[in-house]
Amino acid sequence: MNNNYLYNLNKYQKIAVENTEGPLLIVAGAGSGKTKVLTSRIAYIVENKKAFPNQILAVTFTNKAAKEMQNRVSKILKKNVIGIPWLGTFHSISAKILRKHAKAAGLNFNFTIIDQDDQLRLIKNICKSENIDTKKISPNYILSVIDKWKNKGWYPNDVILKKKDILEKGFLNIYKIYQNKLIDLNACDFGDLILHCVKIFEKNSEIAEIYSKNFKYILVDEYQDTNHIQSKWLNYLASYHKNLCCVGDDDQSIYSWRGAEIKNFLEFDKIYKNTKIVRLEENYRSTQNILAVASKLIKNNQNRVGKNLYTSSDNGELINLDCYRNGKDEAIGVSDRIESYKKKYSLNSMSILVRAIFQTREFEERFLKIGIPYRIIGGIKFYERAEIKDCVAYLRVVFQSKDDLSFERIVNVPRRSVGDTTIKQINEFAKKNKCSLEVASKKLIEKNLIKPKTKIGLNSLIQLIEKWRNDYLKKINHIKLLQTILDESGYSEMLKNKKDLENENRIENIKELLNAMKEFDNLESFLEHVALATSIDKDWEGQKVNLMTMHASKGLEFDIVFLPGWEEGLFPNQKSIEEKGESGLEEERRLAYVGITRTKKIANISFSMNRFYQGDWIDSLPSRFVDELPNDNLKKSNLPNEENNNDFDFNQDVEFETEIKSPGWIRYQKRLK
DNA sequence: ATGAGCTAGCTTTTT
DNA sequence: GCTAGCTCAT
Repeated sequence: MNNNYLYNLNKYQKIAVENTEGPLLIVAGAGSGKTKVLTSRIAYIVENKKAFPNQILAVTFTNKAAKEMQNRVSKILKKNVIGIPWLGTFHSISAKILRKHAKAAGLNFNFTIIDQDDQLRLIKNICKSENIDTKKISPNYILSVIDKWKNKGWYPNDVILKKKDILEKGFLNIYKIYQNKLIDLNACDFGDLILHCVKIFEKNSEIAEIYSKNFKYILVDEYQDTNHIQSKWLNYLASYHKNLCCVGDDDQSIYSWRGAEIKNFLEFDKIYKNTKIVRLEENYRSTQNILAVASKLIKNNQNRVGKNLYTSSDNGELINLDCYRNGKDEAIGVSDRIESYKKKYSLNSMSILVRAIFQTREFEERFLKIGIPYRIIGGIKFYERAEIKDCVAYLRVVFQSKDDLSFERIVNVPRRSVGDTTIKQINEFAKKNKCSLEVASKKLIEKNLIKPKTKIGLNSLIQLIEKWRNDYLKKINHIKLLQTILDESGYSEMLKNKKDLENENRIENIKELLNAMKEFDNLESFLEHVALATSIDKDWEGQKVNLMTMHASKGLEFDIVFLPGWEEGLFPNQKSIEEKGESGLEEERRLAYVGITRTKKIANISFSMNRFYQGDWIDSLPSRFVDELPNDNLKKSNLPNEENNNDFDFNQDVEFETEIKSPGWIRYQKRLK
């Protein structure tokens, strides 16, 4: 038997792995090897035949984390096990359960999963028909309230309103219409995936029993980020065997804006009797200096359990704290540092972590200029690009004829002379006759109620959809299907005819999509993936600097980390403080903690005095977090209000010099020749 | 029905 | 500085 993985664990990790029975809470500090513990625990359960792989439920928050865990488990178990079938995100596992019991939620098994974009379009449509002025009340706000209700586990009829919530009272009606509309469309939003499951478990104890009896062992990653409905979901699934193991770190709770309730974590032992608690406090990632800075910073939070991270590694280098004149200089400074680190470290092991994704732009421009390769993780999601959504919409219309949202999306793309008036007409007919937009269009054409020019366009689309559906039934492969659709719909031609850079990009993206489709056996599994995935897996091949938000960096680690833009208003973010006050500030501080603790070797924190933001130059102050860092562990340069505050002009010369001398700049000059 | 031209609001974080 | 969404002319 392959038991090596057990010897590589420390005393507490081993306890966490081997204590399989009963509720267990693992308080795991940053870099304490929690993924290792989780994967070893799964391996331990399987190897000791405590359960079959399909009797283990392992839940993560992101697809990335799920994939990582799947890989690591397979590695330990080698050939013995292909994978853990119930390892996935809350959303993907819920979708899997819901497909099997869709009827119990009033849905068909082939329901569509809609994203925020579609949600918003639906809300806007409802606002229009209910005569709600979207200028006075933002649809986004309505959506956030509905999401909040769903996170609390409320269907429209369950919503409890306080007297002072006058605005929300109006939203309740929208929620009702919205929810009915989703059922008519045979669709779910993200919140529904989990909510429907919980409601099904609640109303059908026999269904809940199937799963709770099956899942002998349940493991949950990032437990501090679960919300109310997710904790309820877990509660149902763990109710029979009660072998629930949750791993989390209260200091890394950064998703309260998405409804995460830290109290799930803090009160775990109150909900689950006889909970064992294991603390993992030995850090295997960072140097003493980095841990000291991170620990000192997070101590400023009142609301936390408190822990003492320690490491046996050496002091390492001091944390660089740099001040720049403006964002552009900051990008130059960072790229210069990258050039010098490059001699010893690979670009892949360097990362720039920002508060908001727009901050990456300045760095991109600089990197393009001097030729440093980079990749952006997160950001504009691949599957949210218009051309990709168009492709998916076409496929969905073929796959699920009730998918009106997709139909509406593609009915006039490319142009078929079907404008707003016609779409409105189709919608009204569909509403009156309780049918899908596609059927309504067909009937309207038959009745000759559509203007000649529009009729030709609309009719050709309807014919094509039927043809494609026929192709699909004949088991044409899904990649071929999309290619056929793109050609026959005129979509390809539309892109080819407009010869600008943007369109070439679009064509590239579609090629990438077709390529990504190869990984899936059929249309069905591809569409499921698309609904729940956000990005195509970025190639980690090649040497590139990584740019991403601090949120996206959770769970990752890098030798060199840059943390730019530590300025009041940007970080901590003004809106966060305005909306949530002190608790918002503490969450920002936890985010800073997450950022710093991604670092293995060298951390570089920086801020700039001046920044171009929303079309204006704004002066900025160093973040209050900068003052909270311990001086002993810092190496400062160019800080304001110190000896060098009078050589501003001199500094300008220095910046100029360094720019000319930077290796990237020289390379850039060479390329120009 | 469609494209050009203008304005207001915007950027926090994501399954 | 940018873009989604609106108005207006074709």
